Amino acid sequence: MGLSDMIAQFILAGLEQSDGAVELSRGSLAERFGCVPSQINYVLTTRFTPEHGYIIETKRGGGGYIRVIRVRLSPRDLIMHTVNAVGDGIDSASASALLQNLRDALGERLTAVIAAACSDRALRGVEPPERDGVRAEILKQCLLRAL
Amino acid sequence: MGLSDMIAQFILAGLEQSDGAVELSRGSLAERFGCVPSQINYVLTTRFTPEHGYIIETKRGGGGYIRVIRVRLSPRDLIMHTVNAVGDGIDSASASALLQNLRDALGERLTAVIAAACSDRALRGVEPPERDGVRAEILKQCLLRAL
DNA sequence: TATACTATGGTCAGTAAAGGTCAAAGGGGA
DNA sequence: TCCCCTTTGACCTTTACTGACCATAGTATA
Repeated sequence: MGLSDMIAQFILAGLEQSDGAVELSRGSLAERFGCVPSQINYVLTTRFTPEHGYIIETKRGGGGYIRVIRVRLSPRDLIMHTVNAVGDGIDSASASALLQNLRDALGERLTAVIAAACSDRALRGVEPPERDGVRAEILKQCLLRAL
Repeated sequence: MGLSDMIAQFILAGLEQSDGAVELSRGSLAERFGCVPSQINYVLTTRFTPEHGYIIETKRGGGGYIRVIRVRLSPRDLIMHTVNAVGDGIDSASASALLQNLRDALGERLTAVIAAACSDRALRGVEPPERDGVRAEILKQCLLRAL
């Protein structure tokens, strides 16, 4: 497991303990993991995005902080919200992030199946220019049926 | 026995030892067999396909990997038979018919979702000439994940 | 009050480390 | 010989991590 994954786990653990919201110090966290501060930003922007179901609030300057907040909606709202968030096109990474966020609402098996339907592997017969558009359509149709 | 067969055997042996799922490093494997990395892709795409009953998961970048998963479970034969029946392309009507046969094995909701993923509606962004090929790929990937 | 210092966090481009794709060349069997 | 399966290598994409430089907020001081 890479550094980024360990940092992400640490944050996740904090969220678990504190009911969905933690406040971090970028500098201290970086020091704890022996990396440069910007590594923390990397972890946040790749693993704690709105698509993953998180909100980030920060403040600079003296006494600055980074707050990570996990968003929780009802299963139905979550699915509807996701359908609306998909838009006309979605890349592979964003689709999996969205789907992971729906895991509880959809169940393990359904999530895996929809992820498979949206995977680049399944869509390798579609040329890249149109691939994200097709993926978006498949994802939306699946989610609507799962509702 | 050719190089590809030896590599395939090596992977098979790993699957045997680890209960149906192995994680490989493309670079290391290639080095071990003294071939170019893309040779590994060749082996995977010719011998560990959905038709053979395998799922491939990969991650690029630092700490990347290739995971080979052998599908197992009880309704396996029925589903594998279907996967093989799909072939390189399948029209909308045939896909629905195939899915209806699997209704008991998959359950109502899953069947509906996979049908949605394979629908012309979901694939309206794919031009008819290629549509059946894309549908076949989606269907196979979904069925393997549904096992 | 205005200015300067200090303490934070943010951005972005660059580097390295994987894996992916595809077309062309090679080789063995019918 | 011809065809199909193998093998190779050049080029591409994605992910991880780092460091230099930037922006902002609080605090001390002239």
